[in-house]
Amino acid sequence: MPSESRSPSQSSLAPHSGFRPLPASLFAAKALDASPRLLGQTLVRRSEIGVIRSRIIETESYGGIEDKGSHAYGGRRTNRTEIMFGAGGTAYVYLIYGMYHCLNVVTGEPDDPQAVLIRAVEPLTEEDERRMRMLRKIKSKKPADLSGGPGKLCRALDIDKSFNGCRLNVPTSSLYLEAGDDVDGLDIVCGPRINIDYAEEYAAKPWRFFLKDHPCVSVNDKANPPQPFYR
DNA sequence: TATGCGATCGTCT
DNA sequence: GACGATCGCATAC
Repeated sequence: MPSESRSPSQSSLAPHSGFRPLPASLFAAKALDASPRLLGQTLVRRSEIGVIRSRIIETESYGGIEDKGSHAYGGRRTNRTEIMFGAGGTAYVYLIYGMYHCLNVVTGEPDDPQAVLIRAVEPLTEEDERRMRMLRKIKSKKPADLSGGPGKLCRALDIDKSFNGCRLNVPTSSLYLEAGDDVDGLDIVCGPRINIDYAEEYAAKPWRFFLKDHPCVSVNDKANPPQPFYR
């Protein structure tokens, strides 16, 4: 029986077979470049209740020490922000308002703090949705209530601070990224980032990116209708 | 459907 | 000691 003669470890590798990595250039790029490119890509969470795959719907760019909206503004290098100063490809996870976690993809070169906040995802399949619902513990069936929002998606995927520093570019991690279906550039819109009023002239920069008219988008900012974005 | 507000704690000053 | 890269509930219309 040829199939039985394979290494026992083969079975544990099965979930990774067919892994489609994102290009290294995406992780090495500036956050402003990586943000729209992350839309449509697949976020994979290998959780205790099973593998959950989701599609990235909305992102925000936080780039460089000059960005007054960034935790690393002015080169602030603390225990919390340290991971952003490393090479791209890792996760930056922090606690906000004392009760919610936010997931960022660190990008760029070492010593240049670049991060992309993941603001919304959608489950890829009904089974993925069932697992996310189990973790969220909500009654609402509105897609945006499940995982449309940085705190919501972290609950739906059981992501907490223990994922800070997690390598997102390798399929052996319990949280990683892989290539999804291509997104038409014409479906991408942009607008100002959410809840960073303190960022002065940086508050109005159109550095939030999302898929046009998608039901999982976290906030509909009526004062700032989405603008087209062309690659 | 829209708006207002309280929860809750790690992080930095 | 102050303040969030938020969310969910209550209230109003």
